[in-house]
Amino acid sequence: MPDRELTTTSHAILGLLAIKPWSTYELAAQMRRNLHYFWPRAESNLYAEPKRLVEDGLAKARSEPVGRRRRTVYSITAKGRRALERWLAEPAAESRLESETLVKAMFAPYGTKEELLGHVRRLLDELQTTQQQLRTIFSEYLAGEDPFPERAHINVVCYRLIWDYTKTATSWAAWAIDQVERWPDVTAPTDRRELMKVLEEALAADTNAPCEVR
Amino acid sequence: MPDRELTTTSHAILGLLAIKPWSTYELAAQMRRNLHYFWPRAESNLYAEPKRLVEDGLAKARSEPVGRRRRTVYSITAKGRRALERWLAEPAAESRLESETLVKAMFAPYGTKEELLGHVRRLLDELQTTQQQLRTIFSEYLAGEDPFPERAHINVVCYRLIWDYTKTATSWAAWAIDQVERWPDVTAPTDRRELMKVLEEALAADTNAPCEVR
DNA sequence: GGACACATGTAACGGGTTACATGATTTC
DNA sequence: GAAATCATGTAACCCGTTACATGTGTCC
Repeated sequence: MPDRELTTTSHAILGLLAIKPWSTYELAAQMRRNLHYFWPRAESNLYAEPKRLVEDGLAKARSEPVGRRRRTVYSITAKGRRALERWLAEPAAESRLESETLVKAMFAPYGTKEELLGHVRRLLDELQTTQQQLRTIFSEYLAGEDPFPERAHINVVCYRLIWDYTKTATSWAAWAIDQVERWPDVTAPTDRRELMKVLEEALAADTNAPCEVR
Repeated sequence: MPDRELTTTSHAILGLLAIKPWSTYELAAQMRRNLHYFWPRAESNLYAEPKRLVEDGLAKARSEPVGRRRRTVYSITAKGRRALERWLAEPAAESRLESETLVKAMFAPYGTKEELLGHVRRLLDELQTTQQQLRTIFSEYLAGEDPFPERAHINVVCYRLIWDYTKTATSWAAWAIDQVERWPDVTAPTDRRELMKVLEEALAADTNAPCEVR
């Protein structure tokens, strides 16, 4: 048991195992369903991580035959539950947003206007796909078909941030496309006064009141 | 010149070098000012990356003495500019949100209600700090003191997404705290009907109209 | 019986992280 | 002249990535 420092991903999986035992594939599917929206990781990672948990005595693996292959079902140990509880008591790392689209936007003057529009349009697409997935999940909840109703309160709170973020980003993308389309080209500064109005409006609307959703 | 695959971070730095030459420290400061909001990286990284760019012939380094130490000033090469332009033409990777706070929230039933509230409150703090930083930067723009006025149109568009996101997340955090405070404890499902109303409202407000800012 | 999605991994590399170190400059 | 902060890095580890490989049910 090397007892190395566990990562957030380790604890995320530990948390899922605390709910019930899962096979790796089920774990992957479950992460796609919710964790992926705020803790995105490549699926191959999910095959490595539980092994480390077993090494540390935080989970145990049971190997079941499926045809000529085997599959591994993991479950949490008492030590694992304690580790999870300790981790929950520690402060969380800062949240972060990573957007290569914005990085490319930042340097758009070295490319073309069409490229910039393409990047933002693709982001808009992505976001609409996410919205569609969320709508599907929400409908399940509304139909009372969610698999863990005793966790609904938590899940709804978490999903709401993702939903709000996605909507905000969608609105931004639509607005940004509209703006960029009006520029003669990417290097030209548009009317400075217009630009400043955007910042002024942001600052002006800067009460802590929630953004009104109609 | 090993000509390895460049990362987003490489290109981000290449982009900054396309604007003007910088010392590593200036690069770090500049990244803190904008890129950091949508491409957060540890600063130590910024000392390694330009060296790789030089190895690949995409940048060149000039070493200047400062007292008994030296500092390195980097500038872009013609090859570097071409690499940047090629990269701008490629589609961007998907954007991602990483929030350990939400991961901890997800497994809050294995901890205490106070812990959960603590996590969300800390997130709220973080977000308010970010808002304050952005307000400072916006004021600079409004006072006409931004260092690259020819880039204002790009910067304003990028900043707006960060601002909107920060505001949305702030509202969410305030709302979440309010919700959680009303729960008797983290394991208890509150009134299911109340929860479903949250989802219904989300779906109901789901036109593609932009979120109104008062 | 071929295609296709579902299911279950392994291998290898490298970017990013944290931790550490130390010189210059300003403040008091 | 001590402390704090600004400036400039180095070292080492390892998580996460991409790419690859192969088995299993099922649909037509």
